[in-house]
Amino acid sequence: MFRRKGYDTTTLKDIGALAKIRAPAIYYYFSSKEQLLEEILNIGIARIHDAVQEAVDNLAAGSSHRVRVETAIRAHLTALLQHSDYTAANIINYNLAPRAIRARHLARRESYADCWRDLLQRAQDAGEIGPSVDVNLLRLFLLGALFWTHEWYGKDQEPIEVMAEKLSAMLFGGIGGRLQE
Amino acid sequence: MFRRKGYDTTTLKDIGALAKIRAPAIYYYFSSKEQLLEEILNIGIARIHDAVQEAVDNLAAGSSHRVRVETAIRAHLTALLQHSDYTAANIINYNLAPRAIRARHLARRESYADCWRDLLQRAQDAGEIGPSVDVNLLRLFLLGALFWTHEWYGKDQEPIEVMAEKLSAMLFGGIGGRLQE
DNA sequence: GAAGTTTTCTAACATTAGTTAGATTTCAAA
DNA sequence: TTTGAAATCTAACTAATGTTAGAAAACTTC
Repeated sequence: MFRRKGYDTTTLKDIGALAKIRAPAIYYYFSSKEQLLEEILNIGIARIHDAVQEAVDNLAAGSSHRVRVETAIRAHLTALLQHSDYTAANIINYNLAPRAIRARHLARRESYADCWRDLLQRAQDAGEIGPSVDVNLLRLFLLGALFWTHEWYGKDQEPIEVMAEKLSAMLFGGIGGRLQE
Repeated sequence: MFRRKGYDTTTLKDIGALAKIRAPAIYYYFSSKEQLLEEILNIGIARIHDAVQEAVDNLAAGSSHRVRVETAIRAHLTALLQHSDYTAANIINYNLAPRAIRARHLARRESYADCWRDLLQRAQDAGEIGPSVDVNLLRLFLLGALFWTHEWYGKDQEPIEVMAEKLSAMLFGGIGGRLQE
């Protein structure tokens, strides 16, 4: 519900209705509506972080860095678009969350960012990403492109594997055509 | 205020305080709080659309398509990050806006998307973007990367011109290093 | 300065939400 | 069956919000 209607518009009565209890019964499990939000934000990051981490860890030891990056992209998109309402809820509600919650949550976002920092830095150190590339900026733009998919991806779109492969190809190979240089 | 605190959290009293009037006086100018939101969403898109359109139109007639794309990127980032609280407010509040407002607003978003569709398609037709590139997907990912900057861009970051140039270079040239193929 | 319009104000309403208190039910164990 | 804990309920409170009605002030124009 936080994903569809947002935190403020969703009432405890609504949530209770979905859980087949009355609003006050929620307080048996959560101490406040804000705590509910915080836990959902946390689950949202955890889902996507775990999915990406696991997918990369499960690769064969000798896999190229390009394959590792493409795998991470695919895992991120799959977790966000197919498996986790929590992650989408996180994206939509984070900016409007109370300052205190946002502050506490930031560490978890940073930890996920580290995951990508590591991935891209190793790829550059190994020479699979050019030395002139600003990997920090690359990471910010890439993650932006990935997170933003929740704004436009619909059930009628291409399969996620195809999208991941195309994005990876555009990035590593470049989009420039014959007239490029 | 819609940008910082979001639509629901911002009260008409708050807005009035900023405008040095009491809440009911707002109704002399707007018929409801929702209309206020709708107008702000519209301004947000208009600002960024106009900025990009104008920047591209002002280029010399013979400019390469790569330059045109880079110019559009720079204009988008400048409008979003430096000139328009409205655009940032749009991004943050769009998903939580009432369905009716979102529906009406969609046409304007599509119109901005057309602007980019055109830009990229011409570049591909001219051969400056490779024939194998899915320009539709490219546009979606690229605009995602651009819009998402509002999540992380801070005053202490690199100048926008540099960011635009680096992104354009990564896209057209690719990030692949020596070991790539 | 009077008349009329524009703008803002005060007062109040209706509704609603998150939350608390305390009673009641449900359920498992002895 | 009894007992005690776990889970949910009803009732009520408090506070706040968008909105309306109508009076007052501010400003413009003749």
